[in-house]
Amino acid sequence: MMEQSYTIGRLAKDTGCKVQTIRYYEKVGLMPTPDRTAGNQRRYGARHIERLAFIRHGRQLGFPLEAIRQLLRLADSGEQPCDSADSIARSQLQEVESRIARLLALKAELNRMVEQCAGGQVADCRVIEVLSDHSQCLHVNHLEPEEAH
Amino acid sequence: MMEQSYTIGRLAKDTGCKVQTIRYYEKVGLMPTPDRTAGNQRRYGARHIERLAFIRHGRQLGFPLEAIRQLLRLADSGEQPCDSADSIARSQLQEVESRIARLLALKAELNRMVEQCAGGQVADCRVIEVLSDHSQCLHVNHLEPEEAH
DNA sequence: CTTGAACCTACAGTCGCTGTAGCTCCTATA
DNA sequence: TATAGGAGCTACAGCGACTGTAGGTTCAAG
Repeated sequence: MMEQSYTIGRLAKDTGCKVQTIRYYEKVGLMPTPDRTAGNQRRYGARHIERLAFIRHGRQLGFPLEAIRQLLRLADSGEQPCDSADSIARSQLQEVESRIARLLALKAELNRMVEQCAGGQVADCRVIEVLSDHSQCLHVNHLEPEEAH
Repeated sequence: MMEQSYTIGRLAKDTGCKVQTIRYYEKVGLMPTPDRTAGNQRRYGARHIERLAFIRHGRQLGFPLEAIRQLLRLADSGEQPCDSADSIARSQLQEVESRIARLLALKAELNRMVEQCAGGQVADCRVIEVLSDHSQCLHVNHLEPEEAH
């Protein structure tokens, strides 16, 4: 009913989010469906900006979309206690802490590998050797099967 | 030509890798195609075990499959200097270090959020509030758009 | 010889986007 | 008012690294 004045491109620019990503969030039900112009283009208002900022901020904090969905539900129905939000955040914190622990072990291992590599022939390459023979490394549990990158 | 005596299931058990994953590695050209029985089942030998162990170890160290592919090429053609292997490992180390840095910033932010949440109504919930308003957090750059989990 | 666990292929789904193709719309300028 | 072109639209494929499923076949123990 108020001015729904932002195009999707404007919204994208304002929140540092790609246009396709906004449409994706709408498709998976994180963003409410906006008004459309006569020509079928989306027009957004202030609440959409807030909503998208919330989502992006949650993503930057590493929350999976499902957690963000729950947090949005909690934020919308402002009556329940915030214990739920707290426990979502706590479990995200735990996740982050365990990721850090694993990455630190990893870093130590990679350091060892790289420092021992004398730059000679592959026959003597520590990097290849360590990878070939797990017993040569300190058997920290590295990463659990996690996607790289 | 020697005893190709391991079934895919055995190989999986020995290396802590799922059967489908081994078939996947074969499909994407990381594992060499094994011999087959008359009934078309895969049979593996010692070199396959070594190869798979190399791949898994690389994955545990967080190397993407593409890096592992390069490392395997280097290991196979044992003549070239190991500078390449070294630089692959170094860039993986850098990647890991930057991930750690980002996660530490993240952890601080989540800690702040969680500690301030008094367990009251959503109206006062710090978790939701901080997510809603980026200016309330310390503007560390969090994570760059990274997939969660 | 029978049973059933393990194998086979092929393909869909996961997560969170990102990119592309092939259109239509909106708006600024001439 | 006509036109150009940037921005929007939908639908779908692709990424990485698997994982799961359906529907069938093979192997080895009893």
